[in-house]
Amino acid sequence: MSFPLNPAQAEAVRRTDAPMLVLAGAGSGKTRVIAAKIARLVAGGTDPAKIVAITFTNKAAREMRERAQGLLRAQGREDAASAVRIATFHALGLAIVRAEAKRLGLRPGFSVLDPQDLETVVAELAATADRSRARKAQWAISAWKNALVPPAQALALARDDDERAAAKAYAGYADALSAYQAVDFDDLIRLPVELLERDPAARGRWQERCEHVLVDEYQDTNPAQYRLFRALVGERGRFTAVGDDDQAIYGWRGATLDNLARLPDDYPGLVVVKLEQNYRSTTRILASANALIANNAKLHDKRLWSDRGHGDAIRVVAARDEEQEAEIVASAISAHRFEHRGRWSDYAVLYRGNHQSRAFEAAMRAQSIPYEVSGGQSWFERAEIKDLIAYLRLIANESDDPAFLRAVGVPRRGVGQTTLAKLSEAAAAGGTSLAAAVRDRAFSSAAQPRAHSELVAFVTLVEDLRRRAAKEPAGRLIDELLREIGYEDHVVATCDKREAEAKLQSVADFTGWLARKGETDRRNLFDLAQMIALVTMLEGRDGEGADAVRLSTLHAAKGLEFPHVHLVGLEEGILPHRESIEAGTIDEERRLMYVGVTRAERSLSLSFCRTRSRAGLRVDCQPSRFIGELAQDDLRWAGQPLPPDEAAREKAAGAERLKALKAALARR
DNA sequence: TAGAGATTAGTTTTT
DNA sequence: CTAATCTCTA
Repeated sequence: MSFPLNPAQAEAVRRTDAPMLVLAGAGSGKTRVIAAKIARLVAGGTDPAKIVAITFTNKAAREMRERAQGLLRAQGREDAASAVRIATFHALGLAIVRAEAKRLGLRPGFSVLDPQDLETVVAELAATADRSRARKAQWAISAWKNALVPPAQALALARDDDERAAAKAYAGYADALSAYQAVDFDDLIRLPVELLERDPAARGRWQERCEHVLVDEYQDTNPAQYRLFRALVGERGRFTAVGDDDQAIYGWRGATLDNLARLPDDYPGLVVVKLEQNYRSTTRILASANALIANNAKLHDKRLWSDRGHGDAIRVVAARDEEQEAEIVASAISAHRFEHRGRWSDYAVLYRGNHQSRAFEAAMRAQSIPYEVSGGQSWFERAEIKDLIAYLRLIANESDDPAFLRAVGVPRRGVGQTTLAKLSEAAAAGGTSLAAAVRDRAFSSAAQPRAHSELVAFVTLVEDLRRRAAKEPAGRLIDELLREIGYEDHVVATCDKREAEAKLQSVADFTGWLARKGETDRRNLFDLAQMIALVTMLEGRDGEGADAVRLSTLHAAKGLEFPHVHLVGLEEGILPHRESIEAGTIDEERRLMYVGVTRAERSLSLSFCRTRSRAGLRVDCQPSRFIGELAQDDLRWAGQPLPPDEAAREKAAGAERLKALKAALARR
């Protein structure tokens, strides 16, 4: 895109002296505007180190960095590109917590724990073995943290027994984190807010470094993020908030459109610019998107238009079940690509929930179509990588008991449940961490001399690596760690050949990544251990280079665009999701659909299933109400009704399965 | 203590 | 129907 900025875009870029809200419709070139504005600020004499651009995802941050880099290079300020701080909210929060660790009562090596690490902690505190209850409690605690509600006030806000249990666990949860010298994701926003709001000196320091703040996807900020933003921006209020209320899809995570609504009141000089020209989609796709979103109450009226021709009709396909749906979509993609001599990466399949990818992965494999699943498990989340990360965290932070418990069991070293239970007891009695209890000989087990000496060896190894971590390159330390614990032998011994190869490969990728990061960003092992938790979604699967069909959730697809989009599983209960129907938050589901529709550049296909198997049983489905809300004249129905004999057979098979299940239940 | 088999519960979205 | 836990034995 080298043509000039349109008048609205130019206006958004030009005004750098006032607080600004840019209402950027889908596909209206907002990344371009932000990058151009960064370049403009630099050209206008703003110190690049005092420009802060905040995104929600690592991917968005990287994309923005690349765009800004390109522009800065063109104006001969390549040096400025690396000085500008472009980060996610959480990465920025981490930077603040790191810099201010002492004032926040944290040691420099504190750990960042992801929700997975904390699930067991919450389960223990909530005194339940029931996973779904534990996760509910964890969920509630996270919601309170995002609303900046301290433990003492949570109980008053709890509305049911589950939430009351969570409120009781909340204080213990906070204590556990501080005992571990650890923070969770929510703390990365919450702690900076608390510090900046109570400590004028710290506030001044950070405001000094935030001469201009740009926020991407502003509509998805939650109350804590808004307060962090306000604290950084200060009275001066030099910022550019870019957002689109029609694309707010993170209400379930505490995001609130209040932040958008109140901006004119909080900053009376606010300049509002609307970007209404869409550079992405055909007018037919846009007409349907507009018709759909017209069903929502609107904060700001926008009229999206495009000059990209009206394009093909939107296809709607009714499939028998999810397998047939996947097969139809895969065949369609294959045929279309052949006919148009396109690339696989021109196609995307978008769905509501991660589990829906299964059928499509199977169909893609069956038809030898290369595909890439986004949002799914990146190598950071694989068990073997999490094992290594546990070692890193423990090396960086002796108090990280969850990391201790994970690392001590990999590879098996003759230390089992019984020994660890005794160790926990000793540590609790002495008020120390598990590692410290071993080191300080607070714990001894005459009955299990072998287990005990293994524990000591384990802790000694970790301490040795910790001593060296500040000076030596991270890559070398990891290699040594792997050798010391005999990791390769362990993998070979515990898995079959194929599996072992895959694991060793991903471990090699991981150590290679660490070594690279260590060199290019001059990160030592302590720094790396802290940032890893935030990077889980990024980097691992980076589809950019690969020519593959993209399978993605609607949430993960936001900000992306594809020539050809297949929106699948459009059924009542899925999109809109059942829970949203019950909670009465259909408009957010509609925005999710809107996001999906507006990802498409040239063609859009919609599909739904007449039946779907759930927990082994076949259930009937209704097409999503959202299909009926699109521009009906632009839809072309391609689904054939289910042949009667097949319908009957399906029904019989379903009844048979139900009977078998009931019989099995009766037997018990 | 550790691995292999049985049993059981479950389906939203993510930094 | 899967993917996790949980239980049992070597």
